[in-house]
Amino acid sequence: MVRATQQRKAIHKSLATSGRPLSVDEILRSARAEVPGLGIATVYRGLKSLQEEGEVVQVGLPGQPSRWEIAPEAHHHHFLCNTCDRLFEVPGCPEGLDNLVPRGYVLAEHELLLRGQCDTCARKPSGKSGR
Amino acid sequence: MVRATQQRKAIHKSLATSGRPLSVDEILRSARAEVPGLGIATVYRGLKSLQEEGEVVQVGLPGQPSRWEIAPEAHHHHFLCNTCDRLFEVPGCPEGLDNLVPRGYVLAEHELLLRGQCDTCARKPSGKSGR
DNA sequence: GTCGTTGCAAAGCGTTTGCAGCCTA
DNA sequence: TAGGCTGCAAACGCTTTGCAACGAC
Repeated sequence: MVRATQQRKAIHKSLATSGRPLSVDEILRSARAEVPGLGIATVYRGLKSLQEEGEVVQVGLPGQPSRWEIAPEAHHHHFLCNTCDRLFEVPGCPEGLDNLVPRGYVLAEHELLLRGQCDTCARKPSGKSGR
Repeated sequence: MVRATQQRKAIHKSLATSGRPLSVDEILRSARAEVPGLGIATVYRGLKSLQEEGEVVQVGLPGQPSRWEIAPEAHHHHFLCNTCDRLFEVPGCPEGLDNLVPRGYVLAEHELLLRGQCDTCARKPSGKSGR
């Protein structure tokens, strides 16, 4: 049986209150506010078990560490800010995906990542926005 | 000045003749047919310099090592087979991407990955297809 | 009290880098 | 011949795992 430990609660709460997907490092920093001695291995294990329970999902990014988010209600994609490196949820889905699939291939899932500048960074042309 | 060594030629040739993006490991195995003692560090360095010359591009995948392909002529995306783990080029692009971008955000690029079964694997319902 | 969970440290994996010798131009 | 390139091994960053102590039920 899965136990509701301080550590697991802190990890879940970090994601629930962030408003966007977080990296393991961000989760560690955030959760340490509630559980000071929290270790990074515990965060990895906690995320894995929360994922198995269907509470959170892993968001894989090409070329950089995964982010994690609370299990979403609806299908969506993500927008990665090239300036502040924060990831945001984007509702909706493009059209015409089926037309891209070559003959004989069977499409099961798709992943779309938009890149550019978030609203905060777009307003400050120079320099990095605060995380 | 960049030198046309046996190793670089072998790396480039591996990609040029493969017909699909390859992983570093696949390139190493393929290129060793021409340069037996080839080291993996040389493959990484060769790919990096070929990339700087505009000869090849890196294809980042979420949660697994990058693949590499000959610099493409046209914009395209990729299809990853969940069965044989091979990556294929897919011409074209979905529509309605602009509609997904939240207000205030500035879209610069996008990455789309289709997943499912390639034609070879779709024909063999069970077991793994040959690589 | 049991046994799932934790923190630490070590190991694992893909990738990068330092170095002395090699080989292309 | 000069200096970019190579192979080896060590180092790196992120992630996983082994282990003894801990703490939720």
